[in-house]
This record gives sequence, C-alpha cells and structure tokens, in this order.
Amino acid sequence: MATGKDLPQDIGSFIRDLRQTAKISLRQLADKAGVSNPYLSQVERGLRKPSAEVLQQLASALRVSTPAMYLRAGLLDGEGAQGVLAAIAVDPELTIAQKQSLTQIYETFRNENARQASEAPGAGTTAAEVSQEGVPDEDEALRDAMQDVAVVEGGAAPAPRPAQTTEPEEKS
Amino acid sequence: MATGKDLPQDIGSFIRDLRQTAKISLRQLADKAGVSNPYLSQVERGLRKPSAEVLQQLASALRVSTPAMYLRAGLLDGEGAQGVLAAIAVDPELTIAQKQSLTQIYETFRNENARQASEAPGAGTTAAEVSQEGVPDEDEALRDAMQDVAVVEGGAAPAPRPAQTTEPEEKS
DNA sequence: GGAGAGCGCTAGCTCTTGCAAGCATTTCGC
DNA sequence: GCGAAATGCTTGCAAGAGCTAGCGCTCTCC
Repeated sequence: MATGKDLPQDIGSFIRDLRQTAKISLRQLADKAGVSNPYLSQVERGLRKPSAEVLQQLASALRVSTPAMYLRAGLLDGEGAQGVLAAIAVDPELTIAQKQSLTQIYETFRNENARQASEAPGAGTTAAEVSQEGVPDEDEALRDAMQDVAVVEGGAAPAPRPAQTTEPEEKS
Repeated sequence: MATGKDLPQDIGSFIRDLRQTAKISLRQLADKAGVSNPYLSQVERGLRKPSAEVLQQLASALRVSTPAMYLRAGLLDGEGAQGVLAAIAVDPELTIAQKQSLTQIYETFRNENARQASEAPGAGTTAAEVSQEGVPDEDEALRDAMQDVAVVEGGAAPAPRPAQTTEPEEKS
C-alpha cells in the first residue's frame, strides 16, 4: 500500500485547505468527522493515507461531495460518460422520463463535441445555448474544486475473456 | 475498521458473481487485477474487506465502472443532486457551456418534481417530454446494476460552522 | 507570575489489509 | 489408473491505517 506521499494528488493539502477555508481547527474537524486529531494531522501532512471511509467522513464533515473527495484522492476519475450517466441513473429525485431526457441531451452534447473535435476546433456553444441563465451560486465552490483537479486517466479495462480451457495458467 | 462482514452490501458476492459471469477463474481475475489470489478468495468470501484501490483494480479487471463498484461496496451513494452535478462537473467530454446547460436542465427537473410533489401527485412528464428516444443499449447493463443497488442515504453534512473563539472545545 | 484552555504534533500500540508459501481437492490428458 | 495442471483455500507474516496517551507551544485570564 502506497504511503500518502504517493498519492496522485496531495489529498492532505486539499483537506487542510478546505478546513482552513471553513475556519475550523484540526480538532474540530477530527471530531466532526469521527477520526482522531493526531491522525488527521498526519493525513494533512501526508504521513498517512486515509481510507475511502475516512475520506467519506471528512467529505461529509467538510461539506464536500464524496466523489469530489475521491477524485482528489485518485480513487475516482472523471470517467466521462459513465460517470454522468451513472449518476443520472441513480438519482432518486428524477423521474424516469427526466432521466431519459438528460441522458439524451448529454449524449447529444458528447456527439457534438466528438464531431467538432474531428472537424474544425471552434466554439461549440451554439447548441449548448439552448438554455439560459447563470449557474446557481451554490455550485460555484464545487466547480472551483473540480477545476482544480486534474483529470486522471483511468476507467474500465476491456472485459476479461472467458478462460480458454486449453490455455495453461500461470501459477500464482 | 469494520470487517468485510459489516459491509452494507455483500461486495464479495458481487465480485464473485461478476467473475463467474465472465467465466474466469479466481486466479485469472487476481492476476488481471493485480492482487493475490488467496486475498481475492478471502474478499469474495467476506473474510477481508478490500480497500478502494483494490476495488478500483477489480472494477477495471471486471470491466465494471469504478463508481458502480464503490456503490456496491458502500463507498458511494446515489447522492441525488450532488452526484449528478459532480459527475457533470468532472466530465472531460463536456464544454463548460454544456456543463452549465445540463446543470440548469437538471435543476429545472428537480424543481418541477419538488413543486409537483407539494401540489397534486400527477404526471410530471409534460416538460420532461422535451426530448425523445430510448436509452442507448450499452447503458442497460449499467442501469440494471444500479437498480439492483439500494440507494444509501448519505451525502454531505451541513457545513461546519466557523469555530467560535469563545466556545470551549472538547479535548480529543 | 501561574493556571487553564486550545492548538497541532510525537510516539507507541493494536488491528486490518494484502501478501507469500503452501495445502487439499478437482480436473484433464495420457 | 496415474501424474500434472488447475482451482480455491489456509496460515503466518509484514506493512500500514487509525488509535490513545501525552507533549510542547501559544494565548487568555486572574
């Protein structure tokens, strides 16, 4: 298991920044997140690598979404279509029809971007301006955090092929 | 740290099911995922609880999205609005304008659902029928997997309040 | 000045995760 | 049938996650 120093992103600094932005002490955050303060200190300084559960608790305490925290820790990547579609699919606040609509719009956007990437590099904002006003303020902080995160290349590997019965298997 | 038996979902069975569906042996999967085969055996039987990194590797080897795997392991929840917005925000295949559009549409849907939930229970499909066709087939398998997963209530806690300088702090 | 509270950190400890070595059983080919 | 290969599992160990007890420092109040 890699040490915290091997994390693709400096999750400790991220957590400390969030904490200081929220103007709470290390102990307060530790208490709220349900972890020990010495341990949180070590995490922030990169001496320890927190598990996903701890990250989840910290995300909750810092009012950051769990995926955002995982993203920063390298436990998730943007995952393109899969991420958005999956999120839409599990959203309990959308009707089935709305899910279909959003999925369709999303696919349309992606198709447009793919087409224009193969054509001229230009503004793809014409169709995107189908809708209207600004983004609610509450999303700005989230966006800033997201923009700050480098997209880590990853994703699902090709499916494992069914084992060939005549193929000798390496002994582990 | 809870043992594998305390997982909200039986991640081990999930992994074994996927593996058997793919018709590969435990060793083949272990090799492909880069974990030891005895350990994988223990994970499948619930004797060990895999870390997020291991889950990520298994997801890749089994050609399952990482979020889906995490969802099954209780490391992510549907997260409602936060999930979809976060996914949109990190999607590398969308332009900023498209992200704004999707976000806005999503918010509109949610507002409509909230409004109609407070009014008469009825068909909220009128506005939702702005768009059209079916969902691409490649998403069906993902949807089935998602539907199979109970949505775990969770999400971000209220933001921690800035520390009051006069407020005594509990010693950890 | 001293006492108390709050801060972040050190050090030693326990428990868990993941591994290597190896075992028992089953399957396959001769 | 036998031997080899494949399969899944047992066992003991090391490294690391996360904890408790406690430290040194700073600040505030008397």
